[in-house]
Amino acid sequence: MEVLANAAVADICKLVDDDYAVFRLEITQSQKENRALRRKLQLLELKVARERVLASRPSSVKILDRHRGMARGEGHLTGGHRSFVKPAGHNTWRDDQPITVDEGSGTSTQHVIVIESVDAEAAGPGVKLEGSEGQEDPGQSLDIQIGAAEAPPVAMEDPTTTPPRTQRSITEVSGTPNAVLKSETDTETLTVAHRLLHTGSDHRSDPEELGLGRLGCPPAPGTEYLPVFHQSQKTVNSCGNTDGDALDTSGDDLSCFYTTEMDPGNISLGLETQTDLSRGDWNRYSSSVYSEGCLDKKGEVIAVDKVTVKVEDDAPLTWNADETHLGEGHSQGRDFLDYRERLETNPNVSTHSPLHTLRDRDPVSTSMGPSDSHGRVLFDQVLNSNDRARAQAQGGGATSGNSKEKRFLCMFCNKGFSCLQKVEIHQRVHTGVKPFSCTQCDMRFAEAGSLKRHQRVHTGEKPYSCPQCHMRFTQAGSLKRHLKVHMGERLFA
DNA sequence: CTGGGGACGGGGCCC
DNA sequence: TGGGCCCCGTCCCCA
Repeated sequence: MEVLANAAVADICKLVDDDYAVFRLEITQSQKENRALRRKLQLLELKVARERVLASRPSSVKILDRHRGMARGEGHLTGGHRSFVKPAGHNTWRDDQPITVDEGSGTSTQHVIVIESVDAEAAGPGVKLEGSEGQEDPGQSLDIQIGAAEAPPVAMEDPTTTPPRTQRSITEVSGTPNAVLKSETDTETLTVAHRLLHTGSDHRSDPEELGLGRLGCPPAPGTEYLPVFHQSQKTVNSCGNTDGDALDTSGDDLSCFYTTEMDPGNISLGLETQTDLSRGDWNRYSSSVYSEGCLDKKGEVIAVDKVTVKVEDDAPLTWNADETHLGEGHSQGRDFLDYRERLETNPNVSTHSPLHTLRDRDPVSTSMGPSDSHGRVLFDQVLNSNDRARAQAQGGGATSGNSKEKRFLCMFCNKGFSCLQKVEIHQRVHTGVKPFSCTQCDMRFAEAGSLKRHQRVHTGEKPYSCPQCHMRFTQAGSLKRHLKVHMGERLFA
């Protein structure tokens, strides 16, 4: 018995030693690759710096704004890289190697790959996607940091205590054989063999013991926090939407089931749908999934289910590059760019109009009904909205008096909002969080209203009908646009 | 020219 | 009374 046990132990030790040797070898290779990548990055920086010196037009820099990629959903992984290295519009992260995430492994150790920003510009708009050590066993996590730390502190909870560098983390949950990181330049690929990292409780996986040197540094101090996500824990109600003007036209169950599934590929902020409140860090970075749309117009709660969503404090932002609903807003990059442009050119920019105080909402204008009989009303409403829009456009501007102080700032773009929820919703632009999913298709939306509007696609409801022709529309804006056809207005001269 | 989604501001309601 | 939440309207953009 003892002999057998000894033999078994010996076998196990041999296996472990063999694996360890393989680990060391592959890690050494990874280190070499990292060094090569770093050198290339430095070369590219020099090259870009020269080009930027030569380039006299500021617009060229703007086009290559680093935020472009981020807003497209890729930036949280690549936003810190110089987007200007690549031609604008080249989708670097999404189109290349995805980060595979095994969403089914809820308790597994999260191995972290931290790619450090290498220049100040790469610091990005305060994005700090912090990796974390494995919650169960810090020793199981492996952080790989690449690049020199030149980035200035990013705007976070306390910039003064933030380490002067930006880190983007790609969390790979176990169960995934490989995490492949495609570099921004499309010339290098950093491959991390996950099987090397997933060593269970074997403390040899400790970066220090693995001889990773500085590549195996643990996360820098102050890396525990996530981008804003300071929402309070909420519940979401999945409800049968009885909103008559939207959904009653179909016999199908078109309930607006606002699922809380935060697609891990979309944004695996450690978000997980759960009902177990017993986990210790439950509330620390809990995210909110709103019950928007779960009330009918009278505010009656129709909701039934309750689920909760949380953001684990140790979970870094991770995107599955293949996810379509992340960054599927093609204009996000541009929008973000526009935001940045506005903010940079006029930090006090505001779209508030002083005339807003004069344009008290017409009660009728909020009652657009599905009936054809409302066509004339709708027509008038649309025309009135034209006037209002004009008034707004004329009165809008940076000098408009804000009745509400915009004291809630987006941590990504510093855009100000009047209330917390506004900024939370806005930040979904940057985070890609789309809590509202359609039960009829795979579409996801960041706002409840968008989902509600979208569901008309499935219901076939077209509440807005043209009074001058047979055309019907699902959106008021479409009718408004269409009416210009009858009025002889041409979009294009 | 339409369909449809992203984003955002305003207003009503509730606490 | 003020703030938060929610809904709606609107503009803009892209396919």
